[in-house]
Amino acid sequence: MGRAPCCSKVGLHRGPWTSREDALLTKYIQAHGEGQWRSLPKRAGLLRCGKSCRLRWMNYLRPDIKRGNITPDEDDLIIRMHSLLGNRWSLIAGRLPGRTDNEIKNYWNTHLIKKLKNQEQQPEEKKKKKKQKNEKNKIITKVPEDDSERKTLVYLPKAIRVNKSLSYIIPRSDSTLNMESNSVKTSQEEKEQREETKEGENDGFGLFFGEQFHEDLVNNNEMEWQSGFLEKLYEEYLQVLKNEENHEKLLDSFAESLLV
DNA sequence: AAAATTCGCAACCGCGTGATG
DNA sequence: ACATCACGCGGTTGCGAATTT
Repeated sequence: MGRAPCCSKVGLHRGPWTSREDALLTKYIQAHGEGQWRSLPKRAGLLRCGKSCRLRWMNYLRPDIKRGNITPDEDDLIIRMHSLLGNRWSLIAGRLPGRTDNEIKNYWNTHLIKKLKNQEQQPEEKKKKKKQKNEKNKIITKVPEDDSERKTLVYLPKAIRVNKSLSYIIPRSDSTLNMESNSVKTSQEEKEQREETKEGENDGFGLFFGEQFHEDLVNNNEMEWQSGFLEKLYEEYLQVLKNEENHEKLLDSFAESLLV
């Protein structure tokens, strides 16, 4: 037996949202803020379940959402973040201002998988041609027998729910809705929260990133540190891969440092 | 021009987790 | 310690649009 549905489906609308429903939801949230999703539909006069309202707002109606036209930079960022974090779409979305986890997930499944497959095939074809050329010229190059099987080790951690405290370690770019909401923290509050954690226990972040980088996260504006963040992530990642003996252990710590 | 197929994306679903009583 | 609630996440589905046959 599965878990009972989040709400009674009887009499509730399903499927595509109408513009009237969108207007009701937007108006309500602008007046009262996000949250209380379960009771929101009734209070907003909507015949939808709370889950559906939340999804519609998060993925479509929020005022800061960018739609379409994923730039090459974003494209690259998604690929690189995915190689580090696996299918943690919300975490990846947090690095792309105005993008939602659903959009990134869809983009990955429809565009990037194909793109990466094509990229995989191209070197294979090149390799074949090179091999043919070498055979022709009777030049022997030493290639491991199972070279074609050898793959870059990519750590794909299990899907873990992202702790809210992450918002100050890797602040969500879209966390500053221009409306009253209890869930929106000021940068000062974020800083204070970070200080508390720092005093309490090692948050794990220092394991891979120096204090200077930590300061950069707090002081710089997001777009500035975003590229630096990725570069440093990648450097650290490569370092870990070099450390054959401990790489799994280190990667676990690394993943934890991002999530806790 | 019409039918068949593929694509892209919004929406749904089930489950894990933290909070609360 | 346990049950329940509420929320958020990732996987999957369904349908309209676009493309191909």
